[in-house]
Amino acid sequence: MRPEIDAGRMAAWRGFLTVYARVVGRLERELADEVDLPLTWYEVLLLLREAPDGRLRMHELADSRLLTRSAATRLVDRIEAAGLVTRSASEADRRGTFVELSPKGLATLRRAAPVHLRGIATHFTSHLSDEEAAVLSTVMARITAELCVLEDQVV
Amino acid sequence: MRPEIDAGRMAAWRGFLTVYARVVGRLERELADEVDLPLTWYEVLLLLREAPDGRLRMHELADSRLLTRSAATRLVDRIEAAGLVTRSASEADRRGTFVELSPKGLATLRRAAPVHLRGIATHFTSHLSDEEAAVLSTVMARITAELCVLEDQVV
DNA sequence: TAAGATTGAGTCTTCAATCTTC
DNA sequence: GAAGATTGAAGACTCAATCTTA
Repeated sequence: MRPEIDAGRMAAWRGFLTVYARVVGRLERELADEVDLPLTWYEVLLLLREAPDGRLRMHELADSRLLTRSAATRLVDRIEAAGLVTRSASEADRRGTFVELSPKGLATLRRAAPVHLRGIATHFTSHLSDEEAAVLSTVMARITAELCVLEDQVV
Repeated sequence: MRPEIDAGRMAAWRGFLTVYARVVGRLERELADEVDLPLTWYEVLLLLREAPDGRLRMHELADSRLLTRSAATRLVDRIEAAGLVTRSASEADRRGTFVELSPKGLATLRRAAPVHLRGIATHFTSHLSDEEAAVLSTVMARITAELCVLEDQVV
């Protein structure tokens, strides 16, 4: 009944949590200070630029960011009010809404990307050897895959 | 000027973010469903049980959880209202407030711990080989240490 | 009836200002 | 004046209910 986790694995878990909190917190502050952009907004802009047609449905955005749909609605409300994205109705399915980068949104993303990438490099990736990076990718992919299997069973 | 991050390292970073979001989200739901306890509350109870005298000052709690002090105040408000912790004034420094586990809080922690540890084992540590766990601990410790050096310079 | 998206109410967080004690 | 803690106002998220279209 008592789940046993050895000290080495527990250290890995606690280190994982600490790094997430500290590194992401730092990246948020750098982006806010230097480009005045919340990290959540950056992630939305990036998803839109990487999308096949340069646009996404509201629920695709929600699923990608692991947000509820209402949270996605309100996040896009704010980003749209700032003029960085535009909504447009879907022709095919008139229940649907597309979100698209505006020119201003693209310009903002171009301004923010170097800052954020520099932060990721400085605070995370530059501390990894090639071998360590490979181990991390492998392990993270494995953990994600196992969780996906599990959730599909449940759902 | 353009920060270059090779594909392997970027995969490590993206995997890291994905795992955090999915695993922590899952652990939150399991704790809420099975013990009706928010993960934030669990972390506070655990910190208190691990504290030297079984109690912590408000600002120690805030610093440990990387929370602002006002967030800590309100979090403790809620946990205290539920009867899981108690506040008491400090004798030595009368500006200070101590937070301490109540018997009910300790009982709740004992009920929650197996559920949470089982979750960590199931969704994270069980997917690591001994070598992978060692690499993770090492890397996470190094990244945290570098960030601490950096922030001390700035502050 | 179900799916896509939004809205209202409630929760939790942060920022800035405040109050008390050092 | 500075540190410890709290409070008011506002931002951002979730749940449940609602509206529209399929």
